[in-house]
Amino acid sequence: MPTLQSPLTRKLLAFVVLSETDLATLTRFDRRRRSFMSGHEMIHEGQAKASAFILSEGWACSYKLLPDGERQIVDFQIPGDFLGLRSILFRTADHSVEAVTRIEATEVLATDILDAFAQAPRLAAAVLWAASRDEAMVVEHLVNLGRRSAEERMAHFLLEMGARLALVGLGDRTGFDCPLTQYHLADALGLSAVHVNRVLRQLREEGLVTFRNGRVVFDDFKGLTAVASFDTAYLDQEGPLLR
Amino acid sequence: MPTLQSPLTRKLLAFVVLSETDLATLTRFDRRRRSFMSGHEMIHEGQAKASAFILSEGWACSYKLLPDGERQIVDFQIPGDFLGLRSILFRTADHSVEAVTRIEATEVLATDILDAFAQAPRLAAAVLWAASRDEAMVVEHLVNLGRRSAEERMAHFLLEMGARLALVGLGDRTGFDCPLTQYHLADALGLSAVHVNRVLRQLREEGLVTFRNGRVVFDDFKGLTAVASFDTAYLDQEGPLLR
DNA sequence: CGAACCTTTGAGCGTCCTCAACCTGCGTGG
DNA sequence: CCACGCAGGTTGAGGACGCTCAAAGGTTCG
Repeated sequence: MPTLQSPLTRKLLAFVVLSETDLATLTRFDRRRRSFMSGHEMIHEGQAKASAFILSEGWACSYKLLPDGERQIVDFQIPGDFLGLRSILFRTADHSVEAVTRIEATEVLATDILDAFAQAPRLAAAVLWAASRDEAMVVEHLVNLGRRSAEERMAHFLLEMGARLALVGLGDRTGFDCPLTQYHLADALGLSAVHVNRVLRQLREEGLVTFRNGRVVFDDFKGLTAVASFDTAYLDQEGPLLR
Repeated sequence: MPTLQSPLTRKLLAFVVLSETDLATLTRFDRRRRSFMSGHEMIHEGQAKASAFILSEGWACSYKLLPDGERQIVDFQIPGDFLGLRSILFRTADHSVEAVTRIEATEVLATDILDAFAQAPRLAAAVLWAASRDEAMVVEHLVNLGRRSAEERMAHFLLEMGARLALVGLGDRTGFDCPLTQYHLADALGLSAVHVNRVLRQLREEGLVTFRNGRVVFDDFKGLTAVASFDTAYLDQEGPLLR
């Protein structure tokens, strides 16, 4: 085991076994440490040659704004996740990223990624895997928005965040700390903030889950899982596939 | 210019300039040609070590089924697109893929991709770009479902398909041939088939677009673009970025 | 200690759903 | 050659889920 692992390293190791060279290359990503205040817009849609980041502490969210001022949050990022990976591959960023809490992140340049690909192909595969996993989560959100009721959506969302946070040691079956407001939930789930409040009340009164004072408590984990028809398969977190 | 380019090659060249070696590696993907009947389920959710394909002719769709039997179509694939790229990186496929029309495709094994990465890093970057572009489209669908009305959704969807098809020479500003049924549209847009019908009628009566007899005709391209607030930036198809 | 932000609840309304019926075109088999 | 079945498209009526508007408490932070 090398020195203390970053959240990203820990996540990638869930997919591939990486060589010393791969790990060394990965460590080189970890220069340019920066921190941002809560609410800071780190990447904005349309921005040319934006940076990407690897989040090491705090929560962020990626979103798109519509002409009428509404916004749709695409996903939330937690430690170990990339921020704006797509924005460095594209000419211009196709989405915005904002810090939800105060965050710590390290900047990644396009050349870092591309050089790494040339030197460490297994790392390239791991990055492709990580990008695919992100996409799988977006797809699951899509299903959420397209075909589930408000209550199912909320249940599914809370369970997904719980599972993702558990993977990096920030939560378990009893619950997790959650810095989101009901407005965040509304923008992520395609609901109005008012309706989010009603749905949360309903789930609480049914004894399934309680979200209060920045903490989500799973009162009835199995019941909630059933309501949401939640299945973790799409998170693909069962141990290294490529050896 | 090498021999006749496959749709995939053409698409990747929109992002990177590829060397002769890269192109040769890419050509090696093109063995194992297969064809499938309309309606054939090529990949199904939960399947272990599924294949991926590169679509060379026809339309396919990727979707997820919910326990209650409803389905959400995530995206449609047209020539040049990957089918089930994520399913070979994951232990089990997280979604299903079905042929909408009769299709021609070439099978791609996980080892093909991984070997290619080791030999042609620029190709790896190109594949990552292609995967990112797919994700960008999924994200746009997400916004569609979360924050747009039925009419806007439909308008946006038809314009996106038009733009994608135009890129591979299968359509232009006047319209495109479209093998989808109103049920396909309903499952993709998170609407009921009945409401899809009403929305299409409305768009037709407003003189914006007509979908009839397997053909989409843009009666008022600019008007439709305005209704949908459609912007092609997320398709990132402006010419090679990496040289 | 005030102001901004967040949460909570009520009332009324609109989009989109469900159920139901009927029509069209097309391929199949008697 | 017509009868039939079936998939897809079209239209109407009624209802539910989630929205908007509005207003009042609570909480946090500068």
